[in-house]
Amino acid sequence: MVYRTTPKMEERKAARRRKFLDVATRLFGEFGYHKTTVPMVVAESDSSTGSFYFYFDNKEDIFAEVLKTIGERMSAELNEAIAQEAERIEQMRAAIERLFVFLAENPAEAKILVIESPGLGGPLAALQRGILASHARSVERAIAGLSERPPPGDPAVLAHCWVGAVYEAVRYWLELPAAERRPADEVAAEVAKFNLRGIGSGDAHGTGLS
Amino acid sequence: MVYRTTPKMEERKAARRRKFLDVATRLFGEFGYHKTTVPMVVAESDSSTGSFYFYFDNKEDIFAEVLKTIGERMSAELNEAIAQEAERIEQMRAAIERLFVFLAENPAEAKILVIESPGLGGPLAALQRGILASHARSVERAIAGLSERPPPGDPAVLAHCWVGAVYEAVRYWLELPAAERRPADEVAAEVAKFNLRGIGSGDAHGTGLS
Amino acid sequence: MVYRTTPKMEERKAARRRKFLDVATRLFGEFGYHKTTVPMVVAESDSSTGSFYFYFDNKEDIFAEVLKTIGERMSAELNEAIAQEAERIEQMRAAIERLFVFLAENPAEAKILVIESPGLGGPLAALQRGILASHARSVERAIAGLSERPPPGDPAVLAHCWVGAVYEAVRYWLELPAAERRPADEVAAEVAKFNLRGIGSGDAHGTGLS
Amino acid sequence: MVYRTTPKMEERKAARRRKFLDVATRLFGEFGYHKTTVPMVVAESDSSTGSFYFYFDNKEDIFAEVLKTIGERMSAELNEAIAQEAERIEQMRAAIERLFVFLAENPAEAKILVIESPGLGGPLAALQRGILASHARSVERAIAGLSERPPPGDPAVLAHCWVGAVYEAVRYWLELPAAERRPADEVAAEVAKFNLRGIGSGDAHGTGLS
DNA sequence: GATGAATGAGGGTTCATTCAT
DNA sequence: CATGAATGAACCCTCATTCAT
Repeated sequence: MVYRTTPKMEERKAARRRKFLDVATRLFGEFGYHKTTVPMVVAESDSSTGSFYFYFDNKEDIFAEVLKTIGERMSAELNEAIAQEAERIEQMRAAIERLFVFLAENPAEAKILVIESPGLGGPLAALQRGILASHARSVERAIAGLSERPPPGDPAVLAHCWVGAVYEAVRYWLELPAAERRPADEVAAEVAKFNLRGIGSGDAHGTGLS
Repeated sequence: MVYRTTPKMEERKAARRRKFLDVATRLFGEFGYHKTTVPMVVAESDSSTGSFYFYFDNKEDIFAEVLKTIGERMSAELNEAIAQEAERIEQMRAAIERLFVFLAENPAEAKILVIESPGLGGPLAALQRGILASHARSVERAIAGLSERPPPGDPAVLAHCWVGAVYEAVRYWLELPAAERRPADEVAAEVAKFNLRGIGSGDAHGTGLS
Repeated sequence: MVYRTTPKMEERKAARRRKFLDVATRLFGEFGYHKTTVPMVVAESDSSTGSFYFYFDNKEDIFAEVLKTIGERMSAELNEAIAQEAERIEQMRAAIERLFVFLAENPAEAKILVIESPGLGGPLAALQRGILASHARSVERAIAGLSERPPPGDPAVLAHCWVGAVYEAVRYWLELPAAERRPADEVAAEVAKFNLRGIGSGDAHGTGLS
Repeated sequence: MVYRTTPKMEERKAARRRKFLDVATRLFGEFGYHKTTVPMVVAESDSSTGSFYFYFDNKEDIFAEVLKTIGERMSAELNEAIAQEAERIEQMRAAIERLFVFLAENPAEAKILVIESPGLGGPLAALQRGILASHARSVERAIAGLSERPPPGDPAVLAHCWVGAVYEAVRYWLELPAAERRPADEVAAEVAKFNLRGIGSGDAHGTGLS
């Protein structure tokens, strides 16, 4: 005679939690961590302070959850992009382009990951570094796996150059007035070329001949 | 009882202002913008709240001044590094290396410029973008000035890849435990090579021939 | 679908109510009224918020019930102690000792009755005063009933001195590190002597002759 | 040329601090710790939240200060009362009476010390125990100093009985409707007699002969 | 010019209580 | 009867900024 939590309730809980996360992502992306207040998130979520603190320990917690979600989505994107290519080099190119395009199409997520979280210090910045480090490690592995020509220099350093180039290029692109922006995939392709050349595997044929 | 501002007073004013700026730089670098409070700056400057607001309009103002100072110091460093080299390519390499080393040796300034200010939004983030953009434009000009082989792609994009690679590499390097760090100039050299290859001008002899 | 309350259900209800009361007594005794939250009581009772509010009107209500239970248990103890003695004086001595020992052996109850409830104000403090007053009245009656030598002074005042002495002595004893405590019954005997002397009936033979 | 804090400012600071303390004492005495809010204290002090937190670390802090002040005033009263008597026994009687009268005339202080603070737990309750313990120790010393007849039983226990009797009697007296109250000094005298008899030194001649 | 006491808006958070399931 | 998600009033506290001395 014990009443279980019905599936319906579980669904609603998940929906509400997701709503909080969605709203929070949007607001954190638009206003940043400090200028986004818990009451703001609550109001836009059509909910209440109490509910908010039922789902999240505190403001830091929901930001962390947002960040984790972003990290997971990006990893998924990267893995998918890589899986669709056979050759190592093409995989790297695809990864860069997908990363760029994902961030370009999700500016709130991009702002949170690239701009906002590093400045927060403590556990939040650590989380961001973790995400970024996991991307960097993917690159490191890929670099290490290139059969031909050994890549020059410390793979970890190269990987961070690689990631930094993508992030900074996205930031630049996002800051351009929408009217002046070239198509994201075009720019993404250029960034990819820059990076591939940077690790010594780029366009030997392409650039060399032109 | 009419006071003229004597030269002596002027000196003292300048000294006090500088003290505020130095302390603020250290604290902003260590704790970040939000966790650094005006009373903290005041206390470490052996001064008073009232004095603080005599020299600066508000907290944002002093942060902006700190940021400007950093920007100026960096430009000076860059110009000096460039002036010491004759060839274009060598100038670029020198610029990258100097940039990296400067940030590595001044972690507070690095944190303020690279990590803290972008997340602040508004005028402060704009200021940071201005500094970064001026560096990027230097790179753009240098790229455009390369006589031989036209560099591939949009110079602005490449410039931002370039700058992003340096900044992210520095960030990575600064986050390493001091014991694990390789000498800054070594890493700087690797970053320089990555970037030069990235813009298609790296190691023409080195990589191209092998 | 009309439900009769079966005997079995009644039992279960009573059991659950008692569980709430037991847990609440423990927690109120350990943490005090304000630091004990309804969710805490609920969690330790393996039940739910809803159930809690089915059995009790509100937090104040359950505290009141706890307090009443304590008062009843103490009255029972006192009556039992008194019933076992024939002489008036011995009854008083027995009452004091039993009171002391009961509180010493039930520190949670002691803390609730002696320390916590007076500070709560309103109905809860009134309830505590009621319990204490009933003890005091027992003492008053006993004092009034002493056949010989009329006790000096206002019986109500004496009664409260009497009760205050016991409570404060218990509090002192409870605050001692367990290692330093003398056996409760020994201390209780001393308190009893103090009080009996205080109302002018103590140890006429004992002290008077020495 | 350094501007010192003028004496005038110091005075004003002291005055404002005292105002906060006075108001807090009144409100804590009337409503208790939890129902007294910082905004309440601020409003009645004609001041501001910021000022409040300039003078006190937090709500607990101001309560502690209030408590300390009460403790100091009471010690002063006791010492004064004792100094005016020559004989040991008379000193004890005077101390009890003064204690009683002081608490009776300062009901807010009495409520804070006797009723409110023990239930607060943590540092505040510890502080109260400290005050009470110092009174108890005075009594202990006095008891130990009685030249004739050694007082029966553990002095520490007796001292707490003594103190408990006074406090509880005051509490009883304060709870009486003002109309029903006998003069405080009369009741105080009765309590004193109770206690002196309790420690075996009371009215050997007085009561015994009557 | 220098000082530091004073201000107060606004933030994050808790928790007793309700009610739909 | 049992459950636990939902509510929201209210609190404590911070800190950028002002201004009388």
